Amino acid sequence: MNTNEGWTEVAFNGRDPVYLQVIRLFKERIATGRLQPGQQIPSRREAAAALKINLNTAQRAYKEMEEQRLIVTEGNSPSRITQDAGVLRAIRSELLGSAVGGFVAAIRNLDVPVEELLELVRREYETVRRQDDKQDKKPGIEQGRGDE
Amino acid sequence: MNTNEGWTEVAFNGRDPVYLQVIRLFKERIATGRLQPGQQIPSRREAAAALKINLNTAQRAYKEMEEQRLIVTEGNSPSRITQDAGVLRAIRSELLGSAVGGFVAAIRNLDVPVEELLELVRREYETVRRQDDKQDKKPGIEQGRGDE
DNA sequence: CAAGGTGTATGAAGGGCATAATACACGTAT
DNA sequence: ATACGTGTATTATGCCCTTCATACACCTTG
Repeated sequence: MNTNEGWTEVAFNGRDPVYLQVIRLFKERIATGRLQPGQQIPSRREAAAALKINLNTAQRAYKEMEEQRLIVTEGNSPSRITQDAGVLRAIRSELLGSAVGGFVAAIRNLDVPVEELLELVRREYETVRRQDDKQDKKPGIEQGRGDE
Repeated sequence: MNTNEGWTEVAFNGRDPVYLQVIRLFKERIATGRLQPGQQIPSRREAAAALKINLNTAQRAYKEMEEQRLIVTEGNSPSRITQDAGVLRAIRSELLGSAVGGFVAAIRNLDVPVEELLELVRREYETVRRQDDKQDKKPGIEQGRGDE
């Protein structure tokens, strides 16, 4: 019954398309080992319910994940995480690379001394990771979009 | 005639709303001193033409910049950069803070060792800034190329 | 005065995204 | 066989963003 591993308390930002955020969510789970190669993932309907999104949106995310070879589906049984080593290895570096690239692109025109920049990142990173540690304790059931 | 300081060859990403990217463009120009407090900025129509966007989109960006007190407009004369010290001071830290915050949020779930992370940022940052230097060499401004 | 440049406003059109509501074919467990 | 859960489509509605095309009031310049 409980294909739900930890899908509650997922927050979407109001700017990026939801289906892309779902894909990134899966990539993160895969990259960190929370989802293992060959492991079954929630059905489209389960995921839609758990993430509180529409079935069509979940389907769109899954469909694109299949095109990216992230997941595989045979027949009408639940989809599974790929076992393709190349794809798996690429995930983490892709997430990391696009994040770093986007960040640098965002501040490249600001003339920030590199050391100051790194210090800001370090401080924020450690702050956030401390918060994550606290969060891990409670079984929150909260969710919603971060619209402002 | 040449209210155009360097508005050509501005590239927009296909994800964020254009009017928001325009606002960020102005904020960067202000933060780095390329736009000075009190300085006149291009008219809506000029900006739209230079940035190759619609007048309405430019107007929307300008309108929101006025609500954010970034620019001021009196009567029907060209808008000018604010001289409000508080607003001016906030710009850089806002750009920097949101960039850092977004970046860390993007990689917070990846379990990346902080030193590795910082090294990636440093390398990418220096790479990109080297590219900027090359670009800065040519003072002549020819028409940029339309992307598509 | 007439012309041209301002800021400003409006309506129509289209694309992308998300949602809702069904619908169908396929398996499996009861 | 019935029921249920899969994956997969389809149609419609609505919102946001962008573009195109006008339009008006104001001021300055010729």
